[in-house]
Amino acid sequence: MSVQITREADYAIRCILHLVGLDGGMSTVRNIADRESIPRSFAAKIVQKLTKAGLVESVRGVKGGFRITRSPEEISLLDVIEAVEGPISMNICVLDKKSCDRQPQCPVHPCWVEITESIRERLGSYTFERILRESGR
Amino acid sequence: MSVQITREADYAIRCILHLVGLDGGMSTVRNIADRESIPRSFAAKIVQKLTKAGLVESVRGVKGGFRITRSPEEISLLDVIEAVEGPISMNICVLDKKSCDRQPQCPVHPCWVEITESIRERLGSYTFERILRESGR
DNA sequence: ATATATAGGACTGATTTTATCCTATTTATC
DNA sequence: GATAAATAGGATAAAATCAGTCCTATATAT
Ligand code: SF4
Ligand code: SF4
Repeated sequence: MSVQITREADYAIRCILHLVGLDGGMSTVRNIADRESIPRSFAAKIVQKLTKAGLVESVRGVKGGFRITRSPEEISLLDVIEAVEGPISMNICVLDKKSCDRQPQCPVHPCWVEITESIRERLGSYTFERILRESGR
Repeated sequence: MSVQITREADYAIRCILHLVGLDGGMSTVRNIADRESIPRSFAAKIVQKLTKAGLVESVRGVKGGFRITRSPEEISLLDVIEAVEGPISMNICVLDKKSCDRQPQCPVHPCWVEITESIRERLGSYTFERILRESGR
C-alpha cells in the first residue's frame, strides 16, 4: 500500500474539485462532504487545512462556507496534496539527510532525490483546469 | 510521510546492493544485516521475500546463505520494491477500480493511472548497474 | 437572542509498519 | 550418526500512522 496518497489527500482533491466546479461560489462543509462522499467531520478538518494553505477561504457564521481563492489553472494536485500532507518525498533521506547516517556515501540517495523531483513536477503539471479539460467538462 | 517507500523496501535495496557487490558470491543474513545496518531478524524476513521473488537464491545448511541470481543491469529499484511491497500505485483506485464507486466518472482517476505508470517506469530505469555506475564504483 | 456556520484541539479505534521470537528443516563436517 | 550453522516460515507484539469523531469556542446573518 505504500507509495500511495492517503484518503485525506484524495478527499482534499475532491473538495477542491467541488469548489472549482462552483466557479467562485460558496459551499458549506456539510454540502461538500455530502456531495463528495466524505465523512463530515473529517471533511471539516480537511477544508481547514486547505484554508491555512491559502487554497480556499472561509466565511464564518450564518451564510458562511468556503470558496476557492485561485483559478483552476493555478491549482495543481501537488498544491492540494502538500496542503494536507506537507512536503512529499519518495524516501525519508530526501527531506532530511540526517535521518540516515549512510546518506553521505549512499549510491541510492541521489536516485530518490531525482525521482522525488520528477513526481513533484508531474503532480504540479496536473492543474484542475487540465483535469477538467481532459475529462471533458 | 505518505508517498514514501517503507523501511522494509529501503532495507531490501540495501540487501540487493550488498549481494550485487559480491559479484555472485554468497553471504549470510547475519552478514548482510550487520554490514547494511538492518535488524537481523527483519533482514531474514526480507531476503526470504527477495528469494520468493526470484531476485536472489538461498542455500540452506552450514555454508549456506544468499546470492544474487541476475546481473546488475537486470535488476531495478522497481523489481526490489515490488518484491517486498507488492505492486505499487499512487492511489488505491489504480490497482482496484472497484475500491471507489466514484471511479467511473472521476476526472482524477486517469491522472493516477498515468502518474503510477510514470513512476513505475522511472523506478524500472534505475538498474543496479546504473546506480553503481553513476555513483562511481 | 437565536440559529447556523467555521476554528481548533483532544481523543479514539483500526490498520500498518517495524520489528522479534520460536520451531522446523536442511546440510557440511567431525 | 551427532552436531553446529544456516535458512523457512509462522505467531506475536510494540509503535506509529491513518482515518475519523467529538466537543467547546467563536463569528455572523436574521
Ligand atoms: S540507505 Fe541511502 S537511500 Fe536509504 S535512507 Fe539511507 S541514504 Fe536514503
Ligand atoms: S475519487 Fe477518483 S481518484 Fe479518488 S479514489 Fe475514487 S476514483 Fe480514485
